[in-house]
This record gives sequence, C-alpha cells and structure tokens, in this order.
Amino acid sequence: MKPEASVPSNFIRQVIQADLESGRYEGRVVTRFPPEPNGYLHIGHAKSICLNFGFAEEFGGTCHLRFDDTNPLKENVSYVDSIKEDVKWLGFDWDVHLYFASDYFDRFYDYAIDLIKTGKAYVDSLTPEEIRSYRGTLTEPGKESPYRHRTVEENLELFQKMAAGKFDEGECVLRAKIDMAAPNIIMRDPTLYRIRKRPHHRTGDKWCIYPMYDFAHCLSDSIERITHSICTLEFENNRELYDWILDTLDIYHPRQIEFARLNLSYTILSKRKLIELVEGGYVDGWNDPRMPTISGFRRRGYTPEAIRNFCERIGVAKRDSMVDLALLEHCIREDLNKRAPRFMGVLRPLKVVIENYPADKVETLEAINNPEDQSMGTRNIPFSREFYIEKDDFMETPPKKFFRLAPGREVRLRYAYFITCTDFIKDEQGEVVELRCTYDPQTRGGDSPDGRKVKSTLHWVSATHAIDAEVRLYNDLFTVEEPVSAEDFKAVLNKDSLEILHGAKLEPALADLEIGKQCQFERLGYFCKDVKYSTSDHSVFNRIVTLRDQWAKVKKQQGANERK
RNA sequence: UGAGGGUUGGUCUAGUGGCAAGACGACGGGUUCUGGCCCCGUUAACACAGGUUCGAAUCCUGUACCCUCAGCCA
Repeated sequence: MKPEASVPSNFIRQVIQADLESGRYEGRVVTRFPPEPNGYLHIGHAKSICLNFGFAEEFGGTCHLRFDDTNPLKENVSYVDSIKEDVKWLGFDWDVHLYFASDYFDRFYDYAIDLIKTGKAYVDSLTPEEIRSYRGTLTEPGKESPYRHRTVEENLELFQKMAAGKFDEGECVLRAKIDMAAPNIIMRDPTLYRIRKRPHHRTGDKWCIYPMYDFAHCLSDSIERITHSICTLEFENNRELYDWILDTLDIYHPRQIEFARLNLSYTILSKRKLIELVEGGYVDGWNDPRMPTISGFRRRGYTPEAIRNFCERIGVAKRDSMVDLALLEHCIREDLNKRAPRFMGVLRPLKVVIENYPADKVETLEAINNPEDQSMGTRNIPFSREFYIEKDDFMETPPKKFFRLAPGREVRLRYAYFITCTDFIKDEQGEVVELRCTYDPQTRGGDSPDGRKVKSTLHWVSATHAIDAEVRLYNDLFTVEEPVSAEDFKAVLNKDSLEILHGAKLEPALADLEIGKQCQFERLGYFCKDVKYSTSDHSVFNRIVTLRDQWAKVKKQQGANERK
C-alpha cells in the first residue's frame, strides 16, 4: 500500500529510504514488533505496531511478531495470547513470522561462550550491591571488579556451572568486559546473563540462566536479519551496547532507530501502572472500557480503523510530546459517523403524553438508518400517545439559547410530529415527572405544510414499545491532563469515570443489534452493545464517545458567566 | 557536575539555504428533521543570543530549558 499523498514524511521513513537507495540491506526491509509478554498492549504499543507493520508493508518487506520473553519472573502465556489477539484485531498479519526470543536461548548461550573465549565477557562473583557500588555514578567512573581478570578457562567453567545450576540466584552473573570508566554507564561492563531458578513458560526447566534485554534483543534482531530495529527513546543510550555486541561478535548488524513514545492526555500509558489499576481493582480488568489498552478500546467500541488512523495522524518524531485525547475521539467519531447505524434511545426518560392523540393508536414511521450512507436503508419506528424524551430536553424556565422544549414551545419529534408543551407535572420534590403536549397532525413525518420552523428536533421512544437497557457512560479515567506527573496517580483517578444508567429506554429495533456492534444514539453519541455484560434479554450499552455538543459548550459558558 | 537525545501556533506533525504548511482544538458564520455530519472564515509558532549568507526554522558558535541512563527489568 502506498502512503497517502497527505501523509507527511517522517525521519524513520527517510532513514529507510536512504538505506534502500544506498543498498545497505540489499533492498530488504524487515522490521519487528517485540513485546514482552508481561502485560496487555495499550495504545502506545499500537503506535509501535502501526509503525513497524506499516513500514514493512509500505516498502514490500516483512514484519515479525517476536516475544521478548527473557524474564520468567514476569511473563506468562496468557499475555502472549492477548498480545496476538490484539495485533490481529488491529489488522496486522505476521504471517509465518512469529518468533520467541526463548527459541534462541541455545544460540545466545553459544554467543556468550564466543564472547568469553575472546576475552570479552567474564563471570563476576560480586554481590548485586557490590556491582552497583562498583559501577560509579553519572559523573564518576566505576572501578573494576576483582573478578574481571579471571582466565578464559575459568570463565568458561564458571559460566557452564551457572547454566548447570551449580550456583544460587545472585551468586554470580556473566558480564561483558568493556570499560568501567565509560562515560555511558550502560557500557560499564553490563550484565549479560543472570541466574533465575524459575521455570520459563516455553522452555520449562531447561534453563536457570536467562539473558538480559541488551544481550537478547540485538542478537534476536541479528538472527532474524532485521534491517530496521525501531524502538522507543529510552533505549537510545543502549544503542552503543547493541552495536558493541554485534560488532564484537562480528555478526549481521541491523540499525536501531529510536522514536518518542506516545503520551496521551488524561490517560496513563505505563504497563506497571496499568497493572496496578487492574490488580488494585480500580477498574474492571484489562479490558475495562476506560482502560487505554487495545482490549479496553475494543470493548469500549473503538474500531481498529480509528486507532490506526489515529496512529497515522499523530506522526512520529523524537521529541517528547503529549497528544490531545480529543484527536483520538475525533478519529473514532469520524469513522463511526460513516458506518454506524442511527437509532433513538433515551438515557434519562421523561414521560410525555399527547393529549389530542388517540389512546389506542399506533403509527409506524420511517427513519433513515444513516444519512451519510443511503445504502444502509430505512427502518420503521412505532409512535403512540405516550413516549419518553430526554430529561435534558425540557426546561421549565429555559435560558437564552436553549432551543428545546419548554412550556408553550413547539419542537419536532424526529421523523414524527411537531408537538407543543401545554403543561407539566411535578412530584413532591418539585421535579418535573411528566409533560402534557398537543401535536399537529399536519406535521406527520416531521415537516409542516405551512412551512413554519421549529428550533430543535428531539429524539424519543414510544413508551409501550420501548425496550429497557442499562447504559454505561464513560468519562476520562483521570482528572488531570498528565496523571504520571501527579505524586500518586491513583489519587487523581476520576470518581465519575463510570456512570451506570439503569432505566434507559430504547427503540425496539435495538433489540436485534448484535453484541459488540456499534451504533449511534441520535443526538447523544456512539454506543456499542457490551460484550461482557449483555445477554439475550438484558442489553448493556457502552458509550464509546459523545457526539460533538454545541449546547454543552454554551451551557458551560453560561455557567461560567454566572459564577463571575 | 558525565554521556546520549530534544526544543516550529493551545496540541501533534511537515518543512532539510528561497512565500513557515497540514491536522486536532478554540472562536465566528453558513447549512441542516441529529445543537451531529458537511462547508466557509478567524485565531495562533520557528527557545534565546551571536555568526556565515543576497537570503537561515534549516548551516556554524554559544546560552537556556526539557527528556533518558547509576536493575542481576524491558
């Protein structure tokens, strides 16, 4: 697929193009998405997935899905499964290129032996604390371990014993012999292997030594003949080591390119913190619709197209940035506007009785399924004397710019009639509980023959025909734009991030909407039938995103003025 | 105070020596049987200071500020 003319270039594409022109990798483009299976994928990973699979596709190359499973303490198969599902759902296909770093453990071991034999690695018996203090600081050089000058034979023997389980965890490690005074701390004899007497989810009990990221990653890239190893900025310092290992071993050498990870306003994109939300019970699992995980967005009702489009629009660069959540919302609205069928649903019902409409009469009215797409056709909606409208659509004493229903005012019921409010009934608490109206029979279908205008159109649902539903309204999970910079991110969780409405009234056609499918509730927003809690006789809808709302802005503005 | 990166409207991203562009947002208007969509318009940026040049966001020098690194995590 060729990039759209409107898609701006970026520095990674330029590097790839330059390599293609110079013939550096014989015209090949091979990328990889290398998740560690220790958590669920989030929208930040989606950016990386789109980049890696996107470039491969753009240049006729391939992209590998490779699990970076080098730490048995944190990883497990359930994460492997969820990651595969999420990548697939996003619309990408790794074809036969599914790999695991753990499949290379034998080769890693051989490379480690090579390093030892050439005097470039040694077994260190310092304690973890000693290693830390020997490392020096950012401004002071470190000092060499007393074990640094063990002979090749001794190192070989010790390393083999490590692998054979002769040492306890923490007793020794394999280190690269580079330079304890290196200005880049990463290069001060980095650890290559550590002892972990834990079974691995794929290799079982075969190994009790496991390679560190820096050792495993560059070797995996090299083994798979990756051309462009695209990763995030925090690995910039590690590139020197990536290059050192491959150069020292004198093996195939991909190019590492770093980009800035995604930050999204009002959300958190840190696996560790997301795990905390899940395990602390702050959310309803990894796929809670408020979570910025791929599975959370999926359950919420986002489409893969919207997320991919978002990833394209945010671009890619090296500077730290904070993308406005409004852009993501724009992307899903844009996609669903074209595709989602429209329905009428009343979230907070207010009963209306048409006094001059026969009590036993029921009419069938025709409604358009999607004004953006005539091919989606029409459907029938029942209309009768009693129906529900949105509580928000009536005000006893309307402020300026409120165009909806009020005493004495005429509005249109979508696809139905013009009605005029003649009276309203309040309960003991003074809350309006019922409206009495009259209708104009001449306006059937929503147009008046005399050409008179109304200032607004309301959605409605016939009382006797309505189906009941539970509707879940989601708001930002956090109250501040940058939750990570809060002293405790859990303290800035939005208490109103989920609002559950039990008495919603929906038009009957919604009973047939497939679970998991998106639709628009006219004038309110996009919703989808929740896959977790919906059953055949109990509908639960998730609000994906509201429609843009001019009135909400005006109301907010008016509120602000009053407070002044 | 070491090393590696970075700095273009409110936000994100182009621009690679020759008119600072696009998207989102905000604001205003048009249209409308969704206060939606769509359309039109407005707003608003090259961190700073020098230098090179006919000409600098772009090249050079310096300064400021921001990010990353002292895991046997990735």
